[in-house]
Amino acid sequence: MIGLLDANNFYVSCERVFNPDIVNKPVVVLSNKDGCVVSRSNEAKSLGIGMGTPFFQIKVLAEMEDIRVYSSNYTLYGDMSGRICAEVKSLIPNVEVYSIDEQFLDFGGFGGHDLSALGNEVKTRVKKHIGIPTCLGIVKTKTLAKIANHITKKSLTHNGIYVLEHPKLVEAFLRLTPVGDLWGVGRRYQKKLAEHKIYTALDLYNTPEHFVRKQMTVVGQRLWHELHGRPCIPLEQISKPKKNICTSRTFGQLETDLSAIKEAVATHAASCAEKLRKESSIANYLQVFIQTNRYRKDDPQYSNRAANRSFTWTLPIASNDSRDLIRYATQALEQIFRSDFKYNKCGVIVSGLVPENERQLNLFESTDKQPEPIFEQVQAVCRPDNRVMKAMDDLNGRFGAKTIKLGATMSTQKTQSWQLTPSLLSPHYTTKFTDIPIARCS
DNA sequence: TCTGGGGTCCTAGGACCC
DNA sequence: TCTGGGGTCCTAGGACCC
Repeated sequence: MIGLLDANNFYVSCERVFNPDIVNKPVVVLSNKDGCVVSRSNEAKSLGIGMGTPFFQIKVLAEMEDIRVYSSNYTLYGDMSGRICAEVKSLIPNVEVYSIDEQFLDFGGFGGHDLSALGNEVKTRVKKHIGIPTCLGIVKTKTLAKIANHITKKSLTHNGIYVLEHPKLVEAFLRLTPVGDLWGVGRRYQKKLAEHKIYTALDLYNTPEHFVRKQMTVVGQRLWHELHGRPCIPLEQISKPKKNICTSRTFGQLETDLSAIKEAVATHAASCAEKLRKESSIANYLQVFIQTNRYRKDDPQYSNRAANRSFTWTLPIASNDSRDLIRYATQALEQIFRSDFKYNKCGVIVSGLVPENERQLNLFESTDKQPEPIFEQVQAVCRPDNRVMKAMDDLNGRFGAKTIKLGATMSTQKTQSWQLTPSLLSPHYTTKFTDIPIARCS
């Protein structure tokens, strides 16, 4: 049996742990740049606020209903997520961390136990020790666990936990689940399936396998088997290394100035490099993208990706050195940049990731510390020792993020406008180097 | 007139997830 | 005025190899 443990309204719940005043009040947490609603308390949901609603559309409502509004504080949520995980593992050792607020729990090997009681213990401990309410569904497959969890969330009985063992009960749950709510069925498939009169999970369950395969490829076929209680999606306890890493942001305001965008791109490139080093990976390819605001229909639109100017830069030698990535990213930017557009977002993507210790050397690479001038350019990208980067990471780890930055990412008065400061941010309660002294002591 | 049989790699596009 | 930021997997088709 597999369980899905899912935190209720996770970001909101995190804010509530440190701010009991907002329990039982409508609360929302916003995306970056305070753009959209990404987490809602039940009270906020009752007011009709949908997931992803642009905040400006509900600003008046928020004032009228005294909704408590927060900028997203990923440092806090990430740390809380880690604590939940540790707590769960103290009871159920085999766990797959699926997302910041979801974990799959392996109940195999607990045959003699009352799974309902065990599951309740997990939930109770997480609530008591971390302060976060959760729901848990326990069934034969991951897909069914998702369903059970979902229904548990909506149900007021059963204390937020369902153990589905009897096939009749599974069937009843399938009947209650719209096919579009299934894990792996998005808007497109939902529409397509509706054309064939498949509306609920049970309808899909009763559809012939070959039809599902034809319409939804092997992915759908796996889903179909999972609904029948045959596991096709294994529990992955060890997270696989990432294949792509992306850092992107919308600007604080529309941007036309190349030097400001260059600084943003350099900052994102440095961030990608940092993420790479954290993963102990190096990247072979690099892409940069810039785009205008697609919501401003009257403005001329440009996106280098849409315009088929999506350059994939091949690095001479795979790297995770911020200096290399910044150099190539800013060069790429100059190729795709067009003046006379008002840009609102840019980003850097690195791909072709391989483990740091499996670097493919370049035929022309010199390991000589004093290279011939002719090799200077190559030498610049193949620093055999990454001591500067390591020192930078160490200092930033010890004294707080961005203690040391590269010059290309430093703002001048002229260029700082692309950045933004979220206005409604809560403190980093549980981690070091926060803006409030009390946490600094911890 | 007739034109094999087996592969790999890469990319774009489509679908999905949180 | 204001509309987020990350990821994954699968398939088809093109280009190439022997």
